[in-house]
Amino acid sequence: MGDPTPFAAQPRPTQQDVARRAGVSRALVSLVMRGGDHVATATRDRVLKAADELGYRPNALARSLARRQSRAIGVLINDVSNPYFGGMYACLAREAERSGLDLLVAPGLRTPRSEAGLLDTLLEHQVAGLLLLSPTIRESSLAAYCSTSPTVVIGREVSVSGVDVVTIDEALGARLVVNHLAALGHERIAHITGGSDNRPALDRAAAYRQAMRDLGLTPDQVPGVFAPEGGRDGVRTLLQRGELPTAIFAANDLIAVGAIGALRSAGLRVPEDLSVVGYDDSQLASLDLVDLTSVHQPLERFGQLAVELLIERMAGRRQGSRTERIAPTLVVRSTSGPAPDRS
Amino acid sequence: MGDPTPFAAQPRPTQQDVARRAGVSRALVSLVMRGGDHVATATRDRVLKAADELGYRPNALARSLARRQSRAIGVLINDVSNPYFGGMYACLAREAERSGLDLLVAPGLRTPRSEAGLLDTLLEHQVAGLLLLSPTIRESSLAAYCSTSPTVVIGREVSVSGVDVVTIDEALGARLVVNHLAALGHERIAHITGGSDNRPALDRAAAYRQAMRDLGLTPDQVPGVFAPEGGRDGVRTLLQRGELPTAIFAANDLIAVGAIGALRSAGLRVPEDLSVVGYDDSQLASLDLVDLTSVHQPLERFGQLAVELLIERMAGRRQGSRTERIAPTLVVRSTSGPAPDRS
DNA sequence: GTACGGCATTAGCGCGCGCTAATACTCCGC
DNA sequence: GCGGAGTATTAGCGCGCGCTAATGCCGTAC
Repeated sequence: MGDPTPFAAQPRPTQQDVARRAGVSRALVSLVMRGGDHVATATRDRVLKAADELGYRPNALARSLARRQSRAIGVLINDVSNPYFGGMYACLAREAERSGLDLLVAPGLRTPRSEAGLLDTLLEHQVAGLLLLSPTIRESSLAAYCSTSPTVVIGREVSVSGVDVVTIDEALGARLVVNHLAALGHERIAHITGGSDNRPALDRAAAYRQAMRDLGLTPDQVPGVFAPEGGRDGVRTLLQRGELPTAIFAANDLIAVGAIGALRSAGLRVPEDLSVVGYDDSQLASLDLVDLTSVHQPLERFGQLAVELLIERMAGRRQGSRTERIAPTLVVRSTSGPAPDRS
Repeated sequence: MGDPTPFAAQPRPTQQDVARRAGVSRALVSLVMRGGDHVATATRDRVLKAADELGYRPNALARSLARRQSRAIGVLINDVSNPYFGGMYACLAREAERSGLDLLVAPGLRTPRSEAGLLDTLLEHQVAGLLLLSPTIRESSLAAYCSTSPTVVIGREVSVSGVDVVTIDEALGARLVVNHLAALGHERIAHITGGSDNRPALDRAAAYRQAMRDLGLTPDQVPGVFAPEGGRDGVRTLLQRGELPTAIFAANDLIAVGAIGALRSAGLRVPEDLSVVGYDDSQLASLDLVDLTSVHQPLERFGQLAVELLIERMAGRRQGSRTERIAPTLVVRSTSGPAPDRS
């Protein structure tokens, strides 16, 4: 953790250098760079030419310092190695680019400890706002950080004043799945969860239980984690229990795929013997080889809304908190079918 | 593209504020923050306490400006939505964290146009170094950027003086695949490429052809793209051609999975009728459901080496260029088997 | 009592840039 | 030839911080 090698700085040309070369004052160069008017065209061209010849590049640090504002927004990604966040991030990036914002990413590595440290880093870089993807940090700590900077939380329900939330409508998602399966005649629908240590998984499980009860069905929950192993182990648990459900609702696609693999190994056919439904509608689900029925989350919409809300808040156009729940849709593919007739 | 709303800056406490509260001069606060010695313990504690009470957070911008160096390094990701880069990035992040470096990510969106713009952004943020993941930018432009800043290119062979390269040993990778298949009795081994517009795909294809020729086999190349559709279309092409190969070497896992899907749809069994081998050994390949034979790239090693080289160069400890080719390994799973006997 | 050495603290410049208030330089009309 | 309106340009402060040279303070030795 000690100080790393003091890296020699490359001397880059400054406005002063450009000014000297163009034979004008530095402030004029600044004016030209900012695109200010009231500058003679000839002079402007001379300045731009000099800048180009010198390979001048404005110093974003100094600019932010002087303007006391930055066009960079910090993005905290809970788990970079999770493809889901990759897709999410891509959408954010697209939106940010359109709004002329720079993104500064703090790469989470599933170590909750470091999340606070990463936020510190981002804030030290004077980001104008924060975008948190499924943060696992405690609400109380969150509140402390968010008082400093406009914040939008994505994928997790929090109720911290001054923080906006964009998330999926979990209740609807679960209902879509359960109703779809029920309509196919399924009554014993098990849910393999994404763990008990993160909100999204807990929310999803709660939504599942509610949806089941609404249909007069008995919830049947098996603990898991957001990974193929979770699905595999979940199925093993179910198999050991003896009495199998006729359908499995997995907390995400990875779990679903893991579950299908385990079912096939056990000699069970999907969907003839058992239906499986995933969640996220990731790239994985749409592969011909997998062709998984899944809940689709409109990520583009996520990105749009999140950036929009953040900009609004950064502009100080709003005070309270807003929570946007985006409606997911169900994509029916080949892993869900009629309930087998084993009554 | 116009100027976005001028975001009101949050007034954050400065060293000056801390100094006032602690009843000392600002410079002393600076000294304490830097961890300098020759400060009375009592005074130091008073300063730290004041900083804590005020919620003071050092301004990384001002620090970088004053020290004329930054501990941030810029990472250019060619295509954020590609899971491969997500994994790669995770490894880089881990390494960077250990070295006390901040990562600033420019999210590429497959639009080659923007790559230069992204590099500009990074450089304007005064990054101390650049890490480029499979950049598609021209070598000449690359040279211009890299003269400004220490640079390490990952996943693409470039010969620009002053730029280090960390990449996979494509020749070895292709040989592993071809030899493996040949040892299983395959002679007609087709290669579905990753396109003709990017180096890695071209390199991989060239390595394939060489490996085939070395064994006295005839290369058989089908154009594709780095996506499941590439595999699907590649297989269709092969099917239309009439004479099928007995094995397919896909340029990456996504292609392989797409190919397998298409083969199954055509009523062909893998690996009984046709073997399929992928490349990358992504999470996808190791799924029970897929269980794809693939070429494993030790990403951790990539990350380590890249960061290591970059640090060396940033410290000015080296001048020339170095190219490190990392040896991949073959992970044999269930999609490759003995060649069918249809002579 | 004076000189001296070491420790603790401070004054102040500079990093690259934004921006305001002030100045110099036109071009008119009378 | 002179005032004035407008345009083009400049001097200079401040952003938050790192860092060096300078200063103040204290105890000790002679």
